[in-house]
Amino acid sequence: MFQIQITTGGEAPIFRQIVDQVRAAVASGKLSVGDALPSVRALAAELVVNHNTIAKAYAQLVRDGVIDSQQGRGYFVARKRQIYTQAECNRRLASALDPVLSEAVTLGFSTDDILAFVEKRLRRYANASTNKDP
Amino acid sequence: MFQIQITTGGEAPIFRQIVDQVRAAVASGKLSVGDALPSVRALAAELVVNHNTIAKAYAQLVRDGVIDSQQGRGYFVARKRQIYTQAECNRRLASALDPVLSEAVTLGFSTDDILAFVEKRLRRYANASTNKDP
DNA sequence: CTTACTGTACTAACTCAAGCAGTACAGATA
DNA sequence: TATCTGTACTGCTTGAGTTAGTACAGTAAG
Repeated sequence: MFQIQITTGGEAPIFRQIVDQVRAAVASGKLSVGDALPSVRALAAELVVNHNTIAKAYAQLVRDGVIDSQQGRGYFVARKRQIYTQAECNRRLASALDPVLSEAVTLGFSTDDILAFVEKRLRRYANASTNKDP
Repeated sequence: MFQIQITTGGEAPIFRQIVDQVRAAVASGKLSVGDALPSVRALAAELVVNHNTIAKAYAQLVRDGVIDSQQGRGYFVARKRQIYTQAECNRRLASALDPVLSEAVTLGFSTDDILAFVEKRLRRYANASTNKDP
């Protein structure tokens, strides 16, 4: 079962928490290509938020090519395809990564510490699409 | 000379751009321990923003132990010291890193791609405090 | 001592993103 | 036909981010 949890106040906005968690689920293989996501209204009721907020998060994921929408049927994990150019992908990754790396260094982590940390975190995605129940 | 550049509209908030750029400058050795930062009012004039916005960014950096404030004198790059517990540092790094890694995977990067990318980006911090004019 | 810089701390006002509430319409499915 | 689905509005409230202006205290140099 696919569970989403949100926290309100001080944290990241709700729609961003949803985007991040769906992305993580797809990246780690908890959700596979073709899997259905909770409907906009069902997830809104479950999380006790407005359905517009869910729709906003899903729309963002559609824009990024992570999921597809089918009018009247629901949202489904999309087949992986190239949405942005390689240069654009690099630019996006760099601009997201650089502030994190700067923070890590000023927090006292060495470059070796950081590399080891990233490697460890990446292990959760190592066997994506191979850890599903048949 | 230490330059800060900001962009308005759609991007990250101004005070966060300043925090990130100061952090990056300290992490990469462009700014060394004891170096003075631009004064609140001078930087505000240069960037054409309110001085409160600069003060907010500097206050954040003080909280994180990146810089020190000296009433009447200015802000200076702090001696590196442990502000948070190791567990707290790990927690911070993980929560900042995980969404970036998920996005990278869904963008199509393999784990090897990501590790190589991080390593390449980290090279800019490799020789911090060794690339200063004597 | 005076002047001019520095950090610091307020108040008041504005803009905009985020979220909620409600409604409405169109496609899909049983 | 009923009921699920996505989608698209409008109107409203709240809070973050920013600006403007003012004020006060510490520092340093003339």
